[in-house]
Amino acid sequence: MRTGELARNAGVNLQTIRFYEREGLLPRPSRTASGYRSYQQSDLERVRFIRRNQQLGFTLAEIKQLVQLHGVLASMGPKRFRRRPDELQGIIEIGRERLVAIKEKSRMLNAMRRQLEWLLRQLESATVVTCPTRSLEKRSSKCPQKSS
Amino acid sequence: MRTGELARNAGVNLQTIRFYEREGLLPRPSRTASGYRSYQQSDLERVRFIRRNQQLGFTLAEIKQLVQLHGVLASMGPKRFRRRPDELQGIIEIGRERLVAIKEKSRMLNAMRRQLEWLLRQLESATVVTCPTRSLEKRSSKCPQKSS
DNA sequence: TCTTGCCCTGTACTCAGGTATCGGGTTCAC
DNA sequence: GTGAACCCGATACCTGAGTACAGGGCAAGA
Repeated sequence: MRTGELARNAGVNLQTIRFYEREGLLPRPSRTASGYRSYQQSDLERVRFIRRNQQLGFTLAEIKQLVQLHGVLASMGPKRFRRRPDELQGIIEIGRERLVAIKEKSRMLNAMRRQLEWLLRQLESATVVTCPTRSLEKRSSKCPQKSS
Repeated sequence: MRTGELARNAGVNLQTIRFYEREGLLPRPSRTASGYRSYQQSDLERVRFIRRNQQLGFTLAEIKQLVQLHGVLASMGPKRFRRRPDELQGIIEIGRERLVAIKEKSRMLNAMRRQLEWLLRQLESATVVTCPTRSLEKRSSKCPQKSS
């Protein structure tokens, strides 16, 4: 897959792909003889991963760490590449902190959802109450239009 | 409460408060005789609301709509301020869309949490496997330090 | 072979969301 | 009645995250 195709598949701008590469969020891909970037399926997944994380309010710097976290496991692979245990501990620590952040976001999101649901119920019932036609069935949230 | 105090309580920069006012995210507050802004508790809550939403990846434009959504209900208050039902319908529509967005974020967040938890389990067990000391109890995720 | 549509690097620009600074007025504890 | 700590509006600046453009190279069908 070349840059344009990757960008299209991931729903981002072509420049964004190159930007992510410069920023170290995407690995430098292999190149064709003429210098064109050549991407794998895993790169597409990574771009999508990045975007999902952004939508949840993580910065690119945080996402980069997360991506590295995933990379560590891959690099240990079946060969059990040996790392200094304290280095690994640091990496694990980052992961744990990120997990805490995720749980916190989850909590906030749930609170917001409940609040918004309550608000919508209020507004929907208000629509019924203030509806210009006198009397409507109780559970109808739809108000007949005045004209047209 | 004056600007500086509000900013401190909300954990944001003083300029940010003024910026939010300019952007219509905070209402223009009442002023003291000498022109100082005077804020209520509800303003503090609103600033916190804004920040929480930002941390979840909503833009200020989106948050502004949400804030207006809340404002509508308050403006109808106990007096049942009459609004054109189609206007209200539009507002409700925005709320519903936001709710869908929240649910989607929730879904993504849960998926990410599961993935990260799995990853951490892998790394923790890897720590044990590659630990320099030969034999450790199976479920220990703590690796004795080399020195110091 | 030429034209159309890709791709390359490098540099410059944009936009959201703040932050800082300037020159001045206010408050209040001492 | 003065100095420290605060506030005002206006304006300029900064950072993160892209996005566009210029000037040129490759690929492939007509």
